[in-house]
Amino acid sequence: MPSETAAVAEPVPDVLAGHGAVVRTRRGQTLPLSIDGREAVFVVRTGALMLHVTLPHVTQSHVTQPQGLRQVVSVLHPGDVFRGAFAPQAASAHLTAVSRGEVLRFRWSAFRDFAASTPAVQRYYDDRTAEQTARQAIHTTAIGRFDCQQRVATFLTELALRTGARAPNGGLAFELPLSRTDMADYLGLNADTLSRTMSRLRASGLLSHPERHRALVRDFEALAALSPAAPSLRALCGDDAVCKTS
Amino acid sequence: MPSETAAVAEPVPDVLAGHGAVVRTRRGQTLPLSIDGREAVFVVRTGALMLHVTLPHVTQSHVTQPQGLRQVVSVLHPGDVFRGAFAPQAASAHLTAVSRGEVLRFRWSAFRDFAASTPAVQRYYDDRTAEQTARQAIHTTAIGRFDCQQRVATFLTELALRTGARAPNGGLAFELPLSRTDMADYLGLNADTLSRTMSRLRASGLLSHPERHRALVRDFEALAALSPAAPSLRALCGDDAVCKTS
DNA sequence: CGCTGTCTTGAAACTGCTCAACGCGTGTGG
DNA sequence: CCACACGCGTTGAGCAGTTTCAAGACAGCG
Repeated sequence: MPSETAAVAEPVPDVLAGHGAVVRTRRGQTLPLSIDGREAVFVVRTGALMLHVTLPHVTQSHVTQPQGLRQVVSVLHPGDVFRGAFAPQAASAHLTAVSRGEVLRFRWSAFRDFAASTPAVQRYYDDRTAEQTARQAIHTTAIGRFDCQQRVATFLTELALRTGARAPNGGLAFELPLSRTDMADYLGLNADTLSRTMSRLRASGLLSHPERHRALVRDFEALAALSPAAPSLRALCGDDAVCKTS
Repeated sequence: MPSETAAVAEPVPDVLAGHGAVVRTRRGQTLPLSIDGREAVFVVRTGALMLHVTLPHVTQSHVTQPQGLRQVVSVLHPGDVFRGAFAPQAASAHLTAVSRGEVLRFRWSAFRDFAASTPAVQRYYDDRTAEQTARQAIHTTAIGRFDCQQRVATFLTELALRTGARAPNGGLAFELPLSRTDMADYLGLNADTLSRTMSRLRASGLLSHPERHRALVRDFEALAALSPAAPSLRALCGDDAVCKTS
């Protein structure tokens, strides 16, 4: 934590690529959490995945809500690691691709043995899962304590930091892989409320949509200023090239 | 995930006890996340810890809210593992004991080497962190999608499953280690709202407080029925002796 | 060209939040 | 021994932000 020099997300080690099965994903594709009944592990190379769960409604025998409580628990970006056992049982957990990309897949038992014999792999797995846990802590805080605008700003900040690229005009451009519904389920918001908030951000000039599923942020600092979690997110990203504005 | 036979939480391996420093905790004590500047790892033996973060308020230069947005990210029970790197930076993260107990403490580098040479330790760490991640997923869903009563019911269900003991009258008794404020911060609720909800549960006869910091649940099934996450929580606990009501 | 699913927007209802007061147990000093 | 302050939990009344519900705009696609 304190003087960790490896805070910057290392790329997926080459050693891994040789051992795992390469899965090409397309939008909406579901990745089974086990292979032949054996637990699987995934390492994202490109694109993004999301883990979402759906719990049944039990409002004291009211038959009000139609299709359960859905929550997108986490969004996995390149470099992220996911083990099947991370998904809770009895919760309709699904790992779904939200964009085209490539994912490495292993059997957990094989991956574990591989890691045991290859310190670099073990270290990669440990550091990556730890970082993702820290990220999840921030996300938990966002869902539990932030208001609508702060949540959206936090999510956009995270996307910008992780997948953003400097645009010619000095802004920051990145993909918005999640649909409004998925984004809302990720942020613990209503899709309608989310849409309104996005519209407000767009109206205020902070955000624009050059095309569907893409976003352009003019002034990243102004966006980050809306999110109480921005400093923490920057720390996690190693505050690399993208955001060295100061 | 599918046919995992190791779902039941194994106790802390004896091998660990010999290698770590034993820290006796008292209520409110903060455990530094690093030792001499080196990252630490903790394994809870008895008692409970909580990880909480506090983010500054940034409501567009309003000086309205006094003391930041506080969130209790997770509560650690006996057997749980915590690595310093799990805490996000720049978020005033603290690991605090919420009850008297015993915690094993290691330097992460030493623990890692130890695990590398002792498969049982590696396996314990991997399985425990994976289970905690799955738990966190449920908690995220609770915060993001459940209403007030469902959140409280979910928390009580989890406590009952993890630390509950059969009471003579057939009920389930357990400790409530968190203060109202901490509990509210854990559930993403207002302390006032939480108090009201608890009062309602007490009034409905589901819950009673034999003494401060303790709770007694008459009908566990009725409580579980209030939480959409109950089946998932039971699966995580291995649905052991405590809850074999069926 | 019309269909369908996604996104947007409005107005009303509601849940949970804010704020302030009160009760209670505990520690402390007169 | 009592008065007082303090922390913590409880409760009420009013308010604000979100959700709900319903309608409309838009784009993708057969």
